[in-house]
Amino acid sequence: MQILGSKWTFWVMGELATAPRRFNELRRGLGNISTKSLNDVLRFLEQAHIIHREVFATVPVTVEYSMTDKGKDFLRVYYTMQDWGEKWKGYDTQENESRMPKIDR
Amino acid sequence: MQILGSKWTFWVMGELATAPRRFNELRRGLGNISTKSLNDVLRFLEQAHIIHREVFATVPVTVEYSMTDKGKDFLRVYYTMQDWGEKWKGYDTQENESRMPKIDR
DNA sequence: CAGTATCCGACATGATACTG
DNA sequence: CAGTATCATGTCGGATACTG
Repeated sequence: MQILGSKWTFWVMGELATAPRRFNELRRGLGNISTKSLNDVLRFLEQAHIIHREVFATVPVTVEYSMTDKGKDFLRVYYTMQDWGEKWKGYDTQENESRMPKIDR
Repeated sequence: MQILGSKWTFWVMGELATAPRRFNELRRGLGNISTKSLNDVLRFLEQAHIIHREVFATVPVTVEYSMTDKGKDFLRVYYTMQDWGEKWKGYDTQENESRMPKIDR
């Protein structure tokens, strides 16, 4: 719950699911996350050993984030959530609303 | 993400996973959730058609919360998360810490 | 490029009191 | 029993500016 408690973690995982990414790559991939928020998420995931941070001594310096084994295994959760979302997408519509059990309030 | 965004949703789902429960049953089962928070969660899950609310005209009135089909299917997510948690429990310990990849900061 | 440092406001959660 | 209504507070996240 701590992991999914923050707003961006899920999508960061999504970004890293397929390939390692660098800081600004992640930022671009995520739309409009602030550097602060991205940093917070990355630090958290790193300290939880879900992602791995590797620094390359280029100029300017390059940093790559990738999944650890624990992180890769977490993708089970990610994909299950994604699948559930797809499956029930569009279910809560006006038409379906009428077929829903009436709730007596 | 909205579903798991709130602090208690996950455990409310856990309570309802096995059987329907009444308001105060949930409260007791969850430890120390405030009536407000519990209410908020229940309203949200209901409006998302994940749980069903049923009122029984007893005295005093009784209200039962139960999983909808959508909610039951969400338990896939719940159990996957739970399984992941179990699997990696105790991994981030002092002993393992030393076997972790060194992170150059 | 990959961050750090502040500041600030919105919102989530908790505590408390009250009701049909 | 099953809530509703308020009020207080902490924190999360965004905006902005700056750095090696």
